[in-house]
Amino acid sequence: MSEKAAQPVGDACEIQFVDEGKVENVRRAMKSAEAIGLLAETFRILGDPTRIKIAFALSKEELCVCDIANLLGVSQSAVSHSLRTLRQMKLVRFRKEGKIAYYTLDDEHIANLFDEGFRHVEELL
Amino acid sequence: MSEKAAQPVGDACEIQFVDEGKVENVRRAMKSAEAIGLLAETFRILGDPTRIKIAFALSKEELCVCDIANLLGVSQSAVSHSLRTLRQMKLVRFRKEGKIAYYTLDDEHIANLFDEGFRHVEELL
DNA sequence: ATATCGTATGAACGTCTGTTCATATATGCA
DNA sequence: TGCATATATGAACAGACGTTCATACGATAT
Repeated sequence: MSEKAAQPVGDACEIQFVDEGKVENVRRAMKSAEAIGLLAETFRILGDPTRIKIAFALSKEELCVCDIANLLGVSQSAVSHSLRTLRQMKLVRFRKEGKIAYYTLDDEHIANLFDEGFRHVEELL
Repeated sequence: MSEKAAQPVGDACEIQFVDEGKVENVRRAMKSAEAIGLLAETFRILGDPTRIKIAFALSKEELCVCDIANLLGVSQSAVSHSLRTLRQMKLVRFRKEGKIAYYTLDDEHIANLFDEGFRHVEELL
C-alpha cells in the first residue's frame, strides 16, 4: 500500500500554495498581530448600534451622559456601560463638571472612519 | 402634598436636556437609521480577528480560499464561513476559475478604513 | 444631615456568534 | 466511472455580549 496516510488528513492544501508569490506579498504587507488585534477590537466596539450612535453623536458635539440617553432613547445605564467600553478602547474621553460628565471623541481618526464607512454604506442603500 | 410623583420614576433627565442646543445640532447631523445600522453591521463584521485578517489580506492581493486558510493558519471551513459573512455585507467579491474561487475586496473604501483604523491603533501601541 | 440628581457598576439573564465536525457539491483527472 | 481536490454549508456547542435591574457613589442644594 502507498504512504499517503503519512500526510495528516486535515483541511485542503496542507502545505502547497496555489499562488506562492501573492501569499508572500501579503506576508510582507501584513501588520503586527497586536495592531490587527487592536483594529479588530476597535471595529468590534463600533459594531454595536448603541455604541456607534453614541460615538457618532460625540463626533459632532460634546455631550453629557444624560443628553445622550435622551437623544438616543436608551437607558442611562446602557449609555454608561457603552461609554465605558468606548473609553477602554480610547475612543472617547470625558471631563467632569460638578456631577455632570461631558464626553467627546478622543481621536480624530474615528470621525474619519465614520466618513469613510458611510461612503461604503451609501452604496448599499 | 406636592405633585412631583406625577413624573415617572424612570432614568435621569426624563424630559429636559442639559444642552438643548447641542442636542439639536446632533439631531440635524444624524444619519438615517438604515445608514447607521449598516455601518454598525459593517464594523461588526470587520470586528472579528479572522475576518479582519482575511479582509486585510484581500486588500493586498486576490487570493483563493485555500491560500487564505494556509496563510492565516485557519481551517478551510472557518475561512469559507467568514468569506460568506464578508460577502453578505458586500465587503468581498469572488470569481471562480475551475474549482478555485478567487476573492478580492469589493470596495475601495474598505482599504481606506483599514488605513484610517491603523492610524488610530498605532497611537495605542 | 438628608434628599436629590447625574453617573457608574456588578450581577444575572437571554441571545447571538464563531468555530468545529460532518457532509454536500462540483470541477478536474485518470 | 471513480477518486481526489477546492469550496460551501448545516447543525451544534461553548463562550461572549448587551441589556436590565438594583444599587452605589459623589456632588449639590435645602
